[in-house]
Amino acid sequence: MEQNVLDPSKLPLHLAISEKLREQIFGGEYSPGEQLPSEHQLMLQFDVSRITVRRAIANLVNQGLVVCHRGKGVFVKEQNKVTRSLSNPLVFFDEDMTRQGVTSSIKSLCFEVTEPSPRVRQKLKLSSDTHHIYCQKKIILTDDIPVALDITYIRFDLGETFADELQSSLIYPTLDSNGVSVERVETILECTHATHEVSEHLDIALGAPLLVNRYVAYTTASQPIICGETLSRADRLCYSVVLTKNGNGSSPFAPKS
Amino acid sequence: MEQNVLDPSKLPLHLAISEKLREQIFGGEYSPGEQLPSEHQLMLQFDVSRITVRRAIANLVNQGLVVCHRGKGVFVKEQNKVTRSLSNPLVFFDEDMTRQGVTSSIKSLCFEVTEPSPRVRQKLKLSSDTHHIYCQKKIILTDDIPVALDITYIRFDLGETFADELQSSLIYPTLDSNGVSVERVETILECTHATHEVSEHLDIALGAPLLVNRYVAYTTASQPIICGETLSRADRLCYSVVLTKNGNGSSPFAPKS
DNA sequence: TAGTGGTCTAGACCACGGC
DNA sequence: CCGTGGTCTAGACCACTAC
Repeated sequence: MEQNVLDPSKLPLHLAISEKLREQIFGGEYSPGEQLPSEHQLMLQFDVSRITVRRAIANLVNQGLVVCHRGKGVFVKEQNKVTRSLSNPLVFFDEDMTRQGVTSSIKSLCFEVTEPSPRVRQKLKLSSDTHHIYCQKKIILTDDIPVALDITYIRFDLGETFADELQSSLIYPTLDSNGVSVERVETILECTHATHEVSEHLDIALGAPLLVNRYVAYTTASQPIICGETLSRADRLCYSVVLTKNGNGSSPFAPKS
Repeated sequence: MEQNVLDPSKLPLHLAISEKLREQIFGGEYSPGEQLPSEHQLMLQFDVSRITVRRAIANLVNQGLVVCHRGKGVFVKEQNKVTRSLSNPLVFFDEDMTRQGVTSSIKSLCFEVTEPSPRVRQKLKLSSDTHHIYCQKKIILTDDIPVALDITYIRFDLGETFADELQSSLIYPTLDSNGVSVERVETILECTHATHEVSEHLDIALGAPLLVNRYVAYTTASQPIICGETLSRADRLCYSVVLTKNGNGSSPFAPKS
């Protein structure tokens, strides 16, 4: 009977409640880091069942506005995204981060030789008799919070040559300081959802949005040397690019004939 | 008592069920467009309550794997993303799309003069006595499905000069064909969630992921002329970029001193 | 021990789609 | 009309956190 108090329109109760809470969050009534009323309090406040309250909270979680901590409560999420420049790729990831006031580190998950999948084979232009490739999986952390899961495939000869270094540091800097010059990077940015497995690696909810960066890096000779993808927590990272007229090899701003 | 059939580990029932269904989807047991068993059938199949089944389906929805249609059923989502090149900005959006075999169209929501917000004022380097700016909101559709919501702010003098043309066509082409040359675009790509309002515009679920492209375009004189943001359905669009060494004005691959 | 959120149940009513 | 998913209820038990 209190529905009209929330919203006179035909919105479902759970939506009316989550929209109301959303307004309060944006209105500053609940600040980042602050705790929302408990489910029990919200039940009384809005005169609805617990399930409906939980549904409303789920709406807020889906919108990335709050996080739940079992045994503690629901808290307004702090928004502190870090920007990674695509124009300055991983070579200077560290500098990118320190400039933004956060510490960054790497947690290596594996570094091993595997059989390339057809997709990797195609991207790296591997001949059909190439059966070995290096694969490195790692977690990237900023301020000790996991932000990204990276899987990189490295041509066997390069991986073999610099194996020791590659295991303990970032790939681009290692190659760069060893005279392997990356001249071109093709990148596709898209957005997916965290699977259960990824959600555990990155400490996020199942289905939470991920920014995916799929890349192939080429040397001067247009020879692909590494490819891979970085799955980043969408709530912690964004990408920046600066494009200039006629500045790129792909002739930006120019119509393809 | 049937939990062990699903997963012997300690996964919650709803997760075990959604993971099981997920495997079946990826395994091809349910193809894109195909209908999943109804809630009632799943209740019997897994011997759980309807709420638990619904929770499992919600997990799949959150992972972008299925869509629900009231009165019809749950269907495996078709994956058909369209790629938009950042190197070939909106000028050639049409060509980008037709090359990928989809039709594109625009639905204009509004084109009006407003007072610039502090943020817009700063981005466009407007003096404090500038009180008018053009604002255009539009929906971008491919194959008659809404994919993006765009809000663009245009400097008053340009909006005034080309008002008629701007209302009926894309901004970049209009300016370009009138001799206003965009020399540089600064772009930030991030991911957010659909609010209730946006979710209705783009026909997606509340909280569904959005790719956000925030841009500022400059003329030769480093004068910002337009800025804005495009909110794209993450399930329908991705961005591509090609970066070349020393190819960009922002000196990519070069350490900042 | 008390309070929090996480899981799960059985059952009701409604709204939409298709027959 | 029936079957579908959408909303909502009351109530139970569990696991975690803090005191």
